[in-house]
Amino acid sequence: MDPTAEAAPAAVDFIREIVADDQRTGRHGGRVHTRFPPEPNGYLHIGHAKSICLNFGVAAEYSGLCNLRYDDTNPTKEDVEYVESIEEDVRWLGFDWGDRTFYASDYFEALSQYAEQLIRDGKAYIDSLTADEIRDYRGTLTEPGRNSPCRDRAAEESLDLFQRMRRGEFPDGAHVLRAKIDMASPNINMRDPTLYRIRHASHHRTGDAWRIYPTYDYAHPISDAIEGITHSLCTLEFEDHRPLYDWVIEHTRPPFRPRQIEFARLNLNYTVMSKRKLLALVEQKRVAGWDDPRMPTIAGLRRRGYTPEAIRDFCARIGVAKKENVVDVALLEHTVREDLNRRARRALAVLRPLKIVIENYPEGREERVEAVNNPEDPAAGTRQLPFSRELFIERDDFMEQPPKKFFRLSPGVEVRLRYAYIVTCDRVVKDESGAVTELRCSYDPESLSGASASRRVKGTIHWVSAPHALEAEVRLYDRLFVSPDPGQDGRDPLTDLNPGSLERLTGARIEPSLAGAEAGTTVQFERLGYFCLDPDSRPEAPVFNRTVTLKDTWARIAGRG
RNA sequence: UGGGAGGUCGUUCAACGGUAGGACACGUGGCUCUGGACCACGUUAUCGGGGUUCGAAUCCCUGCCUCCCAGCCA
Repeated sequence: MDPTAEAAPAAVDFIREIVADDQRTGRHGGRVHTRFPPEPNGYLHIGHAKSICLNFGVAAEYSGLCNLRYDDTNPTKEDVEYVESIEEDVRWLGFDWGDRTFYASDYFEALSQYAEQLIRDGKAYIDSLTADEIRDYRGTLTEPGRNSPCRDRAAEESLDLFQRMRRGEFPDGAHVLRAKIDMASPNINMRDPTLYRIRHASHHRTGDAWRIYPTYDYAHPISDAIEGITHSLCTLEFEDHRPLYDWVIEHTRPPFRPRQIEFARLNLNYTVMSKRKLLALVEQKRVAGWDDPRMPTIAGLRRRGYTPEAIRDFCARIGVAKKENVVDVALLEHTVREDLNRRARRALAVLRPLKIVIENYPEGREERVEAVNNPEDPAAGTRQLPFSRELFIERDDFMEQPPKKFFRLSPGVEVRLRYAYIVTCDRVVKDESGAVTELRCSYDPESLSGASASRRVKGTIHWVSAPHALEAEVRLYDRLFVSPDPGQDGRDPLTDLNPGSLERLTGARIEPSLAGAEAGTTVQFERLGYFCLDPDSRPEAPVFNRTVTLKDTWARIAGRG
């Protein structure tokens, strides 16, 4: 037996199993071709990323191709703004579709030809019932529907009506083209579904050329066939539509027969994923826009500081199956931390500054201490940090009456200033209200980092030199919703919004080496988390978004007590 | 009381008649000039009931639960 065949097989999902099997048996001559088919009616989100990674991933792994195809069959909901954002996002995620950018609207002419053929074949007819009447005739989940009085209209008459619909002779809703299937089918999608409707609306690509537009159920299978899509991957809610997908292919007889396979869409706890709900957040100004860093959109994640690598890794880890699922956002956060830990340079920054004065450090003196840029990557080198008599430390790093296990600064306790000296707090200065305004400290001149006599202390805290530090705005993000399942039980998800999802800190101080960094730059502020320079930054007024905190064992311990 | 799909650790994915495993989360310890990273160890699962089989998460029967479908949305 071939020893390589005995090696533990990499776990592949059921879709890759099907694709591999088709390829092995020579189906379609071994050719694999997928497509990512967004409707340009909103921004892409992390759920789309799952589909993108699946479709492009399968194509790449089986030496195939993946098309980008806009499912733009409904002019009233779509817009060019969205097609531009979609291309940017897919590309940013790291995928390339060459020159294979397609639109369902590219096929409008072919689609209407196939429709006329269907009419001539007696497989479709023009129905002149109103939308309400059609609904009425459709029956219910438990009762069969009834045939429309128009169902037996002569093919010539339907054809004539269809052509006049196309010419714009009728108002919206006057007629529709319906497939003639079975009004008694237990599958409601087969009860003479609508294939074409009249829409006197201008389309973002075809302008006013068309007054009739095909429905998804009709356009999608034929678009797949035209492009030679071998595996048409979509989400579970289309499972019921597969018989219709197959019916369209069978009766319209395009030169190729694609196969639809359904998988479960991604759900994430503490967030919403439907474009409708995301649109509501944007339109009601509950967030700053589609790219608000709290949004689960690709644009939002990008601005937040997520990397394509992290998102792709996330998509690989969640897997693909048919079971409804709710993935823990902690996994997403884990994948960015892992990626950024490897790549982000470190910096010292103080979010909520507390001034300390080192009384035994000579006034006016300053020196440079050496700091490591990335302990995970020696090649990143080192930098010099200015040190002086007056510093800022994090307010959270000082407690006048510390609980046990608080390994930070408190009166009489020694801590190390990262990369610099060991200091102790001698005196606490307060204002009239009793709030701590300043600490008077002393340092051990023999304790400089790297020096041979390296005494050990329990805690190390970060700092910046007061006269050298730059001021910055820092935006701290928390989950957008307080509920793990926003809007469950039919509530308005907006009632579950987290009022504390954004905290802006305006007086943060960052080490001077960060001056002039470009928007999009990611750094780790040591002991705090990963931060990304926001496009709102100006050279003299940098703005940092917190991508994600570091894992914080102390917060967990403190939270328990 | 129509049709379709699905039920495996807290979560997610695997195991394709042969020791229920990985990741995240959680817990304990080690290491550490980031309470980070890293390392080690650990807790926790086959929806219920019958059957077939030497052997069942897997096959059969039955019950239960969940999700989707009555747009001229996708």
